[in-house]
Amino acid sequence: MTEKRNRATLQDIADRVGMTKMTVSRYMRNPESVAPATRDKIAAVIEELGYIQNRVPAMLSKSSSKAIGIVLPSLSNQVFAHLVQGIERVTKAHGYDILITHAGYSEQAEEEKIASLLSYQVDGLILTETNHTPRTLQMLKTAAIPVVETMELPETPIDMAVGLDHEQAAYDAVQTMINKDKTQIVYLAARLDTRTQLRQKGYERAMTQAGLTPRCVATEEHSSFSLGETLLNQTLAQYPDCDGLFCTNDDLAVGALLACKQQDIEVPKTLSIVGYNALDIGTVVSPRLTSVATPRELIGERSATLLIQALSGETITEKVHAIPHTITDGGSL
Amino acid sequence: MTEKRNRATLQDIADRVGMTKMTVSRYMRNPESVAPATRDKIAAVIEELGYIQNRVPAMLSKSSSKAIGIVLPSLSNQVFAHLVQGIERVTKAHGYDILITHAGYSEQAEEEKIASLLSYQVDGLILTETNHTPRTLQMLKTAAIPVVETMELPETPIDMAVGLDHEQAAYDAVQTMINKDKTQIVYLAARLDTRTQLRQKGYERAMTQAGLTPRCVATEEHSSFSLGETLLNQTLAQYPDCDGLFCTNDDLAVGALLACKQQDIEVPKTLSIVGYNALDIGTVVSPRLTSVATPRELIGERSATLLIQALSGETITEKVHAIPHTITDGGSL
DNA sequence: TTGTAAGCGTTATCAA
DNA sequence: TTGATAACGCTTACAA
Repeated sequence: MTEKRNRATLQDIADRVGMTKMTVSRYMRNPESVAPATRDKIAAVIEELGYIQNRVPAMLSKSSSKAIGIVLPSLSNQVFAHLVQGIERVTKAHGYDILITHAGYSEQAEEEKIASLLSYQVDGLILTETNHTPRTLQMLKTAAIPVVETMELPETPIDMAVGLDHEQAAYDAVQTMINKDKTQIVYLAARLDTRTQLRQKGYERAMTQAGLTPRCVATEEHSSFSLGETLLNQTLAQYPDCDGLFCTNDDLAVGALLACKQQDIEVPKTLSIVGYNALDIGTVVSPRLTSVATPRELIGERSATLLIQALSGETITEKVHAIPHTITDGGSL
Repeated sequence: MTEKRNRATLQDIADRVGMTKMTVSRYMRNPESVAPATRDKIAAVIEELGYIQNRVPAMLSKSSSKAIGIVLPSLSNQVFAHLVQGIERVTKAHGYDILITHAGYSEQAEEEKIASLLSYQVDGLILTETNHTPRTLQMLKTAAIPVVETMELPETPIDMAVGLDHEQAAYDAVQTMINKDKTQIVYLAARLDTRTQLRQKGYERAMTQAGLTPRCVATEEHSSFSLGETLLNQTLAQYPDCDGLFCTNDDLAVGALLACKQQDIEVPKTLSIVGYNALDIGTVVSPRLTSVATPRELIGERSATLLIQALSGETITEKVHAIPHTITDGGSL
């Protein structure tokens, strides 16, 4: 038993009104353009049949869908939820829909998801990773639609980019720790994606520059609060003289901080902890978490604005936008 | 300067190979169906042109997109990330794509997002709310595609449903608290969506049944860890004799629990705290949070399985599936 | 104010 | 094994 799709078409409406579908089409886009009497009749039938707009024909004839595709690494990360909020505020105002997919930090998965979005004829793409497979690059070139790489600042952007200098942000954060006389700072890392690696570079640069030895405790597992606890314990075993933790995100930082409290390790006196992203959770732990604040909604807004400018045919002169970061004033440092 | 879309078509490939697009179309779907020599030539040209599949024509002629739409309330909630993981495991295995949108707990926004998904001809829908606008119901009826309402168990399902009995789960949780001799239990609620209200009902039933007085501290704000702290303080001011908190989710519960520690309120001795969803964060606080465990991935898998069965034309006899909950064994109770 | 015709890119169907 | 034709539902351009 196959589904039979009896979704009403403009023709169905036209038949009942006794007009052609062209008139109905006009009504749909601009009710003023048909005679008042016709208008009422059409409106009634639309209501009766529960007509749902069908964008597919327009996609076919104009190769455009009035939709923007977004590829996120993860759905469970507040960081990207904020990004999407920023994007949507702008796209909605310009009549664009968004289609969200997630690729779980895998270049291969990203390739598949992008192919899928392109096959739906999205008009533009916002990507959250800067490393792509050759085929992805090839597809994007062929598709010839505007693309914004976001969150990071890629060395060789595909098209446009809006993001943070994570390497510099990490450098600044670690520098601040060193200024507070911390010398045995360890970097906690998880899920070794690009941004984690950039932060590691910044960490290493700050340490080396200060004549200190960089030391990392890393795992390929996904970040989580409980992983923060695990990594803390690993650090204490491996580097008992550790006096500071720079964590690649707040999940690890909070996990570590809470574990310290349970083990009666004084924060920040014995051990300083600095996180990354400045999520809400950091404001309810004690002491409050010091963290790198990343303006994600702003990044989203800027990305969407750029994309829409490109879609409107504007010439974009500044293709790469760096967004500044700050460090929050918590008590964990 | 308008974009010119020069995306290659089957015709372009056919021209270079010296065949018709029909042959190329056959190759795309099943390379075995064309002669080996042709096969190689086509493959080479596809590579050269960077051909990207275009599903739009198929959507037009078959009114089907091989895609399933998912409407989430929020992107920042781990609960829904897990749900999507479950869904995707099943859909992927059956060659369906997923398109994700979010509607922020608003019926009006849900209506718009569903209209949008339907205009892309999704073959099925998974919804995470059970209250819908009349126009939403009308659209879904007209679209005549399978729909699964998930997370909750709606009283009058649109089509199919997979979810938890939140009222009963809350009842059970509060019952457990009462069994531990807690009598002044307060319910903490935020963002008064349907599930929050169902849990409140369960809470009230358990309290009333035990001859106790239900007392709620609620706000319409979004849940967050910091809101948990705020609501705790409000509760202590309003009900100083309070000896237990049943929280509508783990964010509030953890926020309250951490605030208790700062204020030297002993948990669970002075104040018991029970959360909802059993997220990872509850396992790193001390004491570990007691919470209602909700098998979200399983709900996702079941939902997707049902949907795909319906799409395959199978007759679904059991349209509503209740998924059991458990209560975790934390130390906060 | 309304109608006619053609076309978007693919696939189902029938034909060679 | 390959090709020709029509069809999907809408909009643009032109006509009445």
